[in-house]
Amino acid sequence: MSHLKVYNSLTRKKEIFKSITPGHAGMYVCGPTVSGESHLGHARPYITFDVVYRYLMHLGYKVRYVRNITDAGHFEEEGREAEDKISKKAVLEKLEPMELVQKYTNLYHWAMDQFNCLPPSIEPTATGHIVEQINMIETLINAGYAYEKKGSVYFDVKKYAADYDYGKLSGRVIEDMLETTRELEGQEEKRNRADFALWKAAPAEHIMRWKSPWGEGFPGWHIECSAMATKYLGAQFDIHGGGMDLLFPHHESEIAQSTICNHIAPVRYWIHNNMITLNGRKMGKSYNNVIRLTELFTGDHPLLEKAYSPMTVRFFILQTHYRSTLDFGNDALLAAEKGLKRLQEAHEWLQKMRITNDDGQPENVNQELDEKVIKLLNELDEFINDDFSTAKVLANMFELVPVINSIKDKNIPVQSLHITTLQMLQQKMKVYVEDILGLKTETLAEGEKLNGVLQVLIDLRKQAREKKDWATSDKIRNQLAEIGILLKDEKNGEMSWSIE
RNA sequence: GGUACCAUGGCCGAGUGGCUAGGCAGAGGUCUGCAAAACCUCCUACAGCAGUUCGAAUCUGCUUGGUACCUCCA
Repeated sequence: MSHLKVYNSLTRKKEIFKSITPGHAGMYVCGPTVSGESHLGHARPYITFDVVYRYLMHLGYKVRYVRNITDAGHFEEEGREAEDKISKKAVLEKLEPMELVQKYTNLYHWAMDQFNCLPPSIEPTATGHIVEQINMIETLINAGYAYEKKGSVYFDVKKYAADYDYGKLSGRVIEDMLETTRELEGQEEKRNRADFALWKAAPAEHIMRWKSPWGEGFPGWHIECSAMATKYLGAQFDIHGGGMDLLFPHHESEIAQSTICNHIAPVRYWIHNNMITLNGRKMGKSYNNVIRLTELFTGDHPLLEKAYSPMTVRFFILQTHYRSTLDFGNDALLAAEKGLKRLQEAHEWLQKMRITNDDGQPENVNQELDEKVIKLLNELDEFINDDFSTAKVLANMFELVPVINSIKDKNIPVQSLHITTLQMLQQKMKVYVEDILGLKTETLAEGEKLNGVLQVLIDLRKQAREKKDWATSDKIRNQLAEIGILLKDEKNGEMSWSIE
């Protein structure tokens, strides 16, 4: 059994994963800012780390998976500033931050559910941890690494960099950063341009505000993750995940804050997923090229030729290594959709297959095929252990699909494989497809009733065919095809169906 | 400007020195009342130039093109 190796952004190397507490693993992943709808780009980290979570559990770790919800800060809904406190509008006309947060949190949870992402163990909110954040900021001030200015508090990067390595995660050189001539807001309060806010004084019109030792304000962006990760995972924990775009300044700053407060580097393994691009361009608000998940699932977007199901998107994402950029396109999604369908149909049949003792007559075994199947199955462990190479796992599965389908169609006698190999095939495919990759059958939900209805039509069609009444037979098949249900005649006279 | 990264067949993508991933599309075939599905076969690519090597998509250098981060960002 090979060991799990993960690429650590901190060391830029693949390292063998070893948890701090044997048998347990702590993982923190940066969650969404719930001031808007999630888009395709957001789907990637959640699906990536869902597989990480699932795989760690599969390995037997008791995992605490913490994923925050950022619901504090400068709040606005697209085109609608949340700064109406001094206006004369009625309460109900005003934008209520909590309402916004609730709306997008619900939508986000819905999307995660669609993707079959397991809920995290703890999903803390920034607003629920203001006290922890203030405490942490006070510790930073007392330690001499933060200073207050006009009701705001900033982290003193220059001082930190003198004692520690600021930039070790992102490969940044502190001297360069101190000299940057970029014009940014609020710079005049900072001692150095590289300093970042821990606490921001709230202007009068700002709705989100809390009392603090420095006056009314709201927490800076980076402090929430440090505070919540420390609270739920401890001073040092195993894995911290997020998008590559968070490497700097967000994660770099997290390291700095936590290192001062807890006297230890907070994270053992930093894991970052790459971006989803659209025509080679990062999908993001600032580029105005986002496809929202609701648009993706309904097909209601100028760039979409059709709707793509959540599982298609999940499969699409898993077909690429998480550290590569992934370019979105209709052709690519369409290819994913068809591939997934083929995989799932073979998988479903395999799981329904009854393996009996008669199947394993050693003299009939095709040794070469048997060995090939075993090799392909064993490689699944090897590949997933190699920094979660889901693309290779899927590639091997697609090599197994023809074997499965050939057994199904009796092109290959079931006796060609040892009974133990068949059992291994069935069991491993189940574990990988369902438990680790989290690919679920989408038709299963309304499946039962629909299945009943289809059975009636299949019976009718069988009868028609027995009478060589091709007109009726074709009518049933063609009309079902029009609404997107495909009937397939099997070799043994049976019929199966699938939804297009 | 600084710092990284990337460039693979029609499309999406694995891949890190020899053993031609995989998916989708395309071509041919098997099966079939027809169709679909399935199965079999074919399509052998690595931006350009130079170098290292017995041998490079894979290492080195240069060139070109692109991207990301440095500001909210998954």
